Amino acid sequence: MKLSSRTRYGMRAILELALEYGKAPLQIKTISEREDISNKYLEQLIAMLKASGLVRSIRGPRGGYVLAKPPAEIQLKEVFLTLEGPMVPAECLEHPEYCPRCTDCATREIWQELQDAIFGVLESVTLADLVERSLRSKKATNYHI
Amino acid sequence: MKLSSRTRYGMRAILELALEYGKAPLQIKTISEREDISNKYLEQLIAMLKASGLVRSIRGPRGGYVLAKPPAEIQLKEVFLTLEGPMVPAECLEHPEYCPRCTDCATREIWQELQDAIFGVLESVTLADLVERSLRSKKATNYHI
DNA sequence: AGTGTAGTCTACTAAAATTATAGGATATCA
DNA sequence: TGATATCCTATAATTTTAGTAGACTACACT
Repeated sequence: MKLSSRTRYGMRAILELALEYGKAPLQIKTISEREDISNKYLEQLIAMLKASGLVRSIRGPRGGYVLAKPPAEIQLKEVFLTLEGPMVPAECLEHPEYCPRCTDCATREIWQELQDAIFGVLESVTLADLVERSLRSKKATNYHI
Repeated sequence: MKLSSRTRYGMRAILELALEYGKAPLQIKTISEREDISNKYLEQLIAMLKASGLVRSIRGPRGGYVLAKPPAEIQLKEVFLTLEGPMVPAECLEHPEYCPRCTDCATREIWQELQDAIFGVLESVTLADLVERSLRSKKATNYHI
């Protein structure tokens, strides 16, 4: 149970966009340098974010990417599902007829609870919250030095 | 974010063992038939459970596997970590010196919260709980027909 | 003692997913 | 029209997953 680079990189990238919200578009090149992520790989990840409507693009010189909505209106859950893909649902969820494997149903209940717990966290935090945390930790480290 | 077959199969297998706790050893062949899992693949999964001390083996005829502890003393977290491997920790957790990427710290906080939420669920449920649920759903479906 | 049962151990393989790289096409601003 | 930056598609390298295969070991039962 580990996070893919896709998700880790993508989350950091969209947070960069959130940090610049309301300002000029941010370019892939800039993000990839700041976050130390391969330019071309990042391009694909941002394309996913664009396809899901979280991000808008501006082409041509001085172009780049901006958040499609205010950071406060973007739950991490949306970002996560876009990058990580849907949570696997269970197969035999329906059919009240005799089920040959009771263990299936019992474990599936657990996987469902796991998913609920994960979504609970990801729904409770927005990009605006992340921005706030990010600025706070920046300030903290700067004072520290 | 999906569960591996390893984890799904393994959890069902150890639940079969929990259902038989206190009785005769259960053989791989039996489990693989009941759960419809490849005999040889299951062998490896159970080897993992044995290596982590959750399961004991009895060799020879009439042999098989039994839980090493009562079901009530086995948290799903132990089973999960054995099969799914450790949760990825973060890289830069320590070093109070200047951190070039604030976004890293902010996202890492989230991944930590995610892990805590998942562990919260998996620590709160034991194999004994799963057994109980499993028996209840069996009874329910039987009455239904 | 010998036979069959069931776990043990190791190697290997096929398929899929992940993590990228590469390069040309397209739009837009100055 | 030229520079900039996104868009699109193909493909390659690596790792992980999900299995298969087979020889070996321990043990019970007769």
